[in-house]
Amino acid sequence: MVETDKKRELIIEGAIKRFIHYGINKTTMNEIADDLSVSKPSLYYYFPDKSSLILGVIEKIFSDYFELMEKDQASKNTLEECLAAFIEIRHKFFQKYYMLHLSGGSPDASLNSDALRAAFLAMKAKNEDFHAKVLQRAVDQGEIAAIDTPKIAELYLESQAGITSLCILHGNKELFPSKKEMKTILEKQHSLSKIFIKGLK
Amino acid sequence: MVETDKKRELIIEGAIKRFIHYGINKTTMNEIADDLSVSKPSLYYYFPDKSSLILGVIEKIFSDYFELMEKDQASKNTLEECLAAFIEIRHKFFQKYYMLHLSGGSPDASLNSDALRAAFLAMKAKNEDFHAKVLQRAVDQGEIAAIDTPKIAELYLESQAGITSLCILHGNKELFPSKKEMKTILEKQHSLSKIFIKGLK
DNA sequence: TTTTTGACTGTAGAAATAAAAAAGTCAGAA
DNA sequence: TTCTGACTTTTTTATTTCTACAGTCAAAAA
Repeated sequence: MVETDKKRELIIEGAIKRFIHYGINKTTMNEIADDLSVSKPSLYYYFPDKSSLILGVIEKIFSDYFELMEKDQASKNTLEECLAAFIEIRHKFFQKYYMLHLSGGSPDASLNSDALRAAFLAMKAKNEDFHAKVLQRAVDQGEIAAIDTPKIAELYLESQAGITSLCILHGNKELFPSKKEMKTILEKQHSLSKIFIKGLK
Repeated sequence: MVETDKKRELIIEGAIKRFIHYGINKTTMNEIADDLSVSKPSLYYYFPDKSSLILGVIEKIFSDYFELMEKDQASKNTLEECLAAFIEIRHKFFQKYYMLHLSGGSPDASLNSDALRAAFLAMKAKNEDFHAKVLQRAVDQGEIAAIDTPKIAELYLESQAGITSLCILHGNKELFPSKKEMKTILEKQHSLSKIFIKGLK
């Protein structure tokens, strides 16, 4: 059974490689299988369908994301430092996994099954919880005023995601945002974050 | 010539009525003509093409918008009051002209000509200038700290538009957002605006 | 028994084509 | 100068065809 998990991990990693370059919908199960030098039915032995594989991919990516967030959080003292670091992490993941359209705050069309949408929303909720906890700590330490942390965390993340969403919508209709646009998004997110935090004091 | 302008106004108003209900692309020049009990070539006598008519519509709507903004601004004392009033005005226009997809911060696909996109961007710039002036006044009166007002105005408006953008993207895929979604957007925009202003002090 | 495969099927989406509708024009009337 | 019926051209939409992909299965390999 531990061998099975290993194989599953290998398949997920192979899938991610394809997904990153060509997106979920433009990647076929055959291509993933060929990359790993196995047959398609082998894939279906480990994952009942493509959605399950995508689910595995999403879980892996967000698991990495939250791991990094937890780690980074420990090394930061002020709320501002902490949230600035988080912006950088999100930016890194946004760039790396852009083709999967996991950002944007809402489930993408490429996540076509209910299970996938549910998983995505669960990750979003977990992210909000995480940020709420960070905010709560800042409240407890008297860094910011007492607030409804879950609500403010949601608002904060939405304001951040909104910046991204608008820049992508607005920008060139290429399938990938330009380096300059990416930089602009990052700068705006940092600016907005600073003002936001100051507004909580 | 003043008669001509009168006719143009009438046509624009007729077009707006259709656009509000069915959107720009689902409204034909024939329908607009029939509503006004004139022939299609009459329309083309006053507007060389559909884009010109749409341009007239956009100019009319934004002219109304800025007029209302100017008027409301005069009656408000604090920056917070002022921006709160602006949110209400934008919300009103957003609801009324939702089918035209004029919000969202970036030119919609229904604005298909370069001239239209340019006009839209000009209106966006004017809106930013307007907000920058309001911010500058608050700076001059010592209400908020000294800032790069054009830049902060852009960031402020983008944070506000981002909320809308995300809610629409996220929400039910109906062609019109629900009453509840509209309310949520409004509340979030007010919350974010308050925090934002406080962060500028 | 667990894992893997070649060869297969039904379906969903792309590409091509046909049909409909709408934008835009023009000669001429009011 | 303003307006119109009748027309042409372009764009959009609906329909069909075709292809490529997701998913299956009986059987072989480990």
